[in-house]
Amino acid sequence: MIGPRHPTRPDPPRRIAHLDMDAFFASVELLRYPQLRGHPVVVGGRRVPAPFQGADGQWTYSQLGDYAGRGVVTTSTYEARKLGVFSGMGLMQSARLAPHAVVLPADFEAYKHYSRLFKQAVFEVAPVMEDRGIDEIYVDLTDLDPDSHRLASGLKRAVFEATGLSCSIGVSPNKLLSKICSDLDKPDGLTLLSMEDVPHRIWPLPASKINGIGPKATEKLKQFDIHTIGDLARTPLQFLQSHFGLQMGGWMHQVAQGIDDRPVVTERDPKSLSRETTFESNLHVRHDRAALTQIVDELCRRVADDLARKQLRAKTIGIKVKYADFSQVTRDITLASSVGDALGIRRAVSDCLKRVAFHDRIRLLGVRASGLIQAQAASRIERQLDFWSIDP
DNA sequence: TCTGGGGTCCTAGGACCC
DNA sequence: TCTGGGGTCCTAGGACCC
Repeated sequence: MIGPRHPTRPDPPRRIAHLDMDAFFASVELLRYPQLRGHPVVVGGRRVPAPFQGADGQWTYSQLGDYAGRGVVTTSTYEARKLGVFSGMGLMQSARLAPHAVVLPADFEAYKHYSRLFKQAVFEVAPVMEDRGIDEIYVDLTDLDPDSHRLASGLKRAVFEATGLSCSIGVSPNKLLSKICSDLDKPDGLTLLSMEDVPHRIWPLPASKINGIGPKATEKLKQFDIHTIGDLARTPLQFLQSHFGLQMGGWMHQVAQGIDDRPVVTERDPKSLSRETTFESNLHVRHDRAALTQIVDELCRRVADDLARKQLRAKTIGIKVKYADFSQVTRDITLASSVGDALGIRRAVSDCLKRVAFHDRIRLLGVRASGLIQAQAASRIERQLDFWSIDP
């Protein structure tokens, strides 16, 4: 929406919803294994065996306490969270906290399926929708039913009917506040918030609740005795800008007042696409040469497949290397003409690899494609260059 | 045997062109 | 010959998010 809709009257406040699926991956698994409802369950780990049903009809599940290997918790049920197990936590660490929790392998195809279902259900009611990943969206409700509570309840019902899953919704005048308030009443929450509510409902919350203030910024703010969003709101702009930079400081000052003008973006071109893998155990560049070569080839193939599926080509190819000590480097190269096939990607990757110093064992390798263009546009450009005999 | 995999955006320096 | 500035592209790293 550009400009006021009426030449003499200002726009009414927007009504933006943030919808977040509750413990999404774990909840999808519970649809499949309803007998696990009420038990602590975590999803994650690459080599977790799937549950199996014996001849007597009894199910056997992997227990977290039996897990050995690398990997993190992708999602945990609310029962597992009560035991201190949260997403991002190492599986070995969570096994100590909740040895009897059930651990299930992640099944991304199933999650993508349910993701499509819930987005479709919302889209049919509220089509101005922004994708924010597999389990959350923003929706602009401004032009719909003026009763926000009725509208949001309807969205929750539509999502449940389409998927059997619950979600939490926050509705406010902007994305920033809606994101914060969808989290205030989880799970199965519905929270409405106006600008007048900001001082008593938002300011008492920790600054880290703001989307964009992560661990580093939170730590730095604490050093200045800034803990809550209210503390941030009371901090002078100049102070924030002198310590966090013009851009970041200015942004912090704005969002602490609950101000956010970002529109709901319904379409976006992908910027990059990548595949990476963490090895079961760290590999040595010389001793494990054969294995590494195979892994690099495979990553290039997967990136090429992804590009082909999306009908894209890439001008820039890059690699990521993570060492045993978790430090990492990236190298990339921009090519004279775009690539899409595994061999072309592989050649660029070799160029990049030559520029990396392998002083330590490595734990991860990644291949990335960026500078993405439509495959059709790419071939058109290359035909033109060819016509003018320009060497790309 | 802590610490996955897929992304976006920002910053900063250097090359290069006008 | 010296002194500039601005703009864009490329590369590397880092913070952050889901």
